Amino acid sequence: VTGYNCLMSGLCRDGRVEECRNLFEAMKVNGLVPDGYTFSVMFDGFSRNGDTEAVVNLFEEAMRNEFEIDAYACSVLVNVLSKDGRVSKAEEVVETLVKKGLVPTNVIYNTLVDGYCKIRDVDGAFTTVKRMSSIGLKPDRITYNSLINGLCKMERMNEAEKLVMKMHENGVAPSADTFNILIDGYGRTNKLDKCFENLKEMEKFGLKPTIVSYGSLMNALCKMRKLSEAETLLQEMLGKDILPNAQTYNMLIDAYSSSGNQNRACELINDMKRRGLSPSIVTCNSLIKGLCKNGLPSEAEELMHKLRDEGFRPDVITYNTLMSGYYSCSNVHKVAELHEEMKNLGVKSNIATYNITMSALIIEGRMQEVNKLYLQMLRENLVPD
RNA sequence: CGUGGUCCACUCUUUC
Repeated sequence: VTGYNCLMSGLCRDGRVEECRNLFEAMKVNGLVPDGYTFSVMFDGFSRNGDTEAVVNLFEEAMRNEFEIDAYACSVLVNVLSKDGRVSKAEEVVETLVKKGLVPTNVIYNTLVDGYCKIRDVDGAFTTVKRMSSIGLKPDRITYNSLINGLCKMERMNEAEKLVMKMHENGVAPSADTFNILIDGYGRTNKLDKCFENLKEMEKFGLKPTIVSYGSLMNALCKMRKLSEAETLLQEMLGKDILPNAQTYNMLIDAYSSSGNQNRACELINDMKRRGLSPSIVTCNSLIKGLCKNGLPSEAEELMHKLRDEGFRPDVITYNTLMSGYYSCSNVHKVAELHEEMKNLGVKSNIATYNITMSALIIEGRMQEVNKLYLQMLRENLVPD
């Protein structure tokens, strides 16, 4: 079993999910019983392959055959379901396993708490914390970080601060992540002074600011279009041993491009290349967004073609950005065309894609097609918002 | 004796 597990782990890591599945079948044929390790590897591999349905099916198969899912595999399963937004399915799974004698762990509860936070269900998250306490598990640093992050993302900073206090009272030490979460939260609420305050505060706890601390700050400055401050911060990072990464550059490139300064955006792309960092599809999408925001969707589309020839793969965000660019220029006909194009290229639509496309079709009066699209969206298990 | 699990920063969002 160990041999199979190791092989399967390697295959999944390589994205070779089909071969992994074949090995799984082979091990059963050879009379071997897959264990928790086997399932954890497959749950994670299938999920990374974007196939959450396969994960659910595998779990059901495990239940039918009385294969054991241990706490470790359960936590992996809960994580992949939660990351897909299917927290209630995750709860169902835990309930089933508990009935079979599984003792839930901190990791399982933390994963659920984070799952609730990510779907903005803070009440669900707190209820889960109560449940874990009731069976004698104490909220740890990760539990608190998830909750604080959930509150910060909803811009409920006062409640987040209260939790930080409570964390302190309960003797749970903050981590660098805790401060990074707060810096990000204050950045999103435009409280730059609080960002810098927390940057200092983390040093008092003997924690060094990380690339994420600076990244959160950079993001705040860029979103507020405080571009000269952002440039200064970039220089400061270069002067410290916190080297900017591609993501850091992407924030600056996005800000410059969206505010119409394509030149500076391109200069920054050259800078990042000189530093050995590669532009990604995110970088490209920022440039495309900038052109769209400045009323130049056809230039943006041209750029997309050029980038595609250079080997970048346009994704759902590229297309949504372009379509929304055309939509704001009232070129609704192009929206439907691009939706066709992305389908033909195998780029999977998301809820935003359908919303934009349906809006465009409605303006064009193509109501039957709207209906068809709506049904198709439901068939793809997308939930209308 | 085995490579498996939970928390932090970047791009898209109809209604305008």
